[in-house]
This record gives sequence, structure tokens and C-alpha cells, in this order.
Amino acid sequence: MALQQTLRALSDPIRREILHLLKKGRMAAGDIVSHFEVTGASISRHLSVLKEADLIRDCREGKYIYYELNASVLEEILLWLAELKGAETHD
Amino acid sequence: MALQQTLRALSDPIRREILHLLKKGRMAAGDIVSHFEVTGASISRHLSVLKEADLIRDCREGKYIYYELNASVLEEILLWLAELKGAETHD
DNA sequence: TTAACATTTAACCTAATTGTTAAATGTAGT
DNA sequence: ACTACATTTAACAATTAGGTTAAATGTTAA
Repeated sequence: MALQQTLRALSDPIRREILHLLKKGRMAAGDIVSHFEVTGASISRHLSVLKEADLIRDCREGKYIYYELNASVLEEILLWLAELKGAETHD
Repeated sequence: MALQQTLRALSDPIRREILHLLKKGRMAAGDIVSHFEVTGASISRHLSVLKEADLIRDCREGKYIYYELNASVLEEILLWLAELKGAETHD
């Protein structure tokens, strides 16, 4: 997977927040949506960007589609990077 | 400096290539421009995005403005990150 | 098979990004 | 002061990104 896609995917605050949520464990799309003010359609597209960037995986279970982090390491690196730069911990 | 700005700045391939160039040492704006196909005006704006993200610093010397990396560490991290993900080394 | 629910996809709108050219700014040399 | 050069800023066009609502898809259960 290209670096370009990964960085582009990470450049949006909602997508980073989604990764942050998934750090705790997998979640159904609907549960993810409920953490944000935007519509499900909007989150669904964010999820597809993250998926194309290979940062998350999805797996359908019945009528739910669960998402899980594909590279939890990445979040760790970013947190470290943020601290290195003396930035706010996330966002 | 906010993570948002850093990641946004890093999400453009030209800007990443500029950082890559600056890894070797400081360069005048014009020299940077000559490495790309786009106009000086366009590169100038890319430079200002990188500067706002605090990834580079500038210092005027006579009629030249030299740019230098402000966080060479960052490039290292990204290269490592790219390898971790099994991606192309840069871009 | 119909109804209800979860999620995605399509169509559309607006705002942001990136590029261009032309004008403005800053500096050096004559 | 004038000219030449290096770089940025302004104004504009084209593209991309992110949001919305409405329609489509997939799944379960009656």
C-alpha cells in the first residue's frame, strides 16, 4: 500500500478519531457513527478511505459490519510523533 | 504545532519530496523549484504550508531565501513507517 | 415474500487544494 | 534612482474532498 494513501487517510481528523476508537477494539459501523455529529453516509466514506489505505479491515457478521484496526502500531507511532513534536496528544 | 497541520502538510507528494531534498542540507527556494515541473509560485505555496506546519525554517541571505528541515527526525520516522507497512520507500 | 434494520452508493452542493499567470515585494549592484 | 534578480502574494480556473439526502444493497426474522 502506498505511503500517499496512508498519509492522505491520516490527514483528516475524523478518520484519525475513528482509528483512535478502533484502538480499543472492533466496532460496528453504526457504533462508530454514533460517536460523531456527521451522517452515517459520511462516516461510511471515511471508513472506505481508511480501508483503501489498509489501515482498517472490515468483516460482516449478520447485519452488522465490524471494523478493526489493521495497524495498531501506526497509532502508537503517531502518538509518539506527536509527543516528539510537542503537539497535542491527538487532533 | 498541531498534528493536523503536520499530517496535512505531509499528505502532498511534492511537499514530501521537498522535505526529502532538504534532508541533504539547506537549499535556496530557486534550487528547490528547479527539481520540479511546477512553477515557482506553486512551490512557494508548498513551502509556506511546510513552514506553517513547522517542518521547515527559512532564513534570508541577501536575495536568496534558504530553507532547511526543522525536523529531520520526522523523515526518518516516515521512512521507517513506510517500511513497516511494506510500502514503497518514498511516494 | 415482506418488513425492518445496517450499511453503502449515487447525485449533488460547497469549500478547500493546487496549479497558472501577473503583479508586488525585497535585495544587490550600477 | 534604476535595473535585474529571487521570491512571494493575488486573482483566478480546475480538481478534489467532505458533507447532505435519497436510493440501493444485504441480512434477519415474521
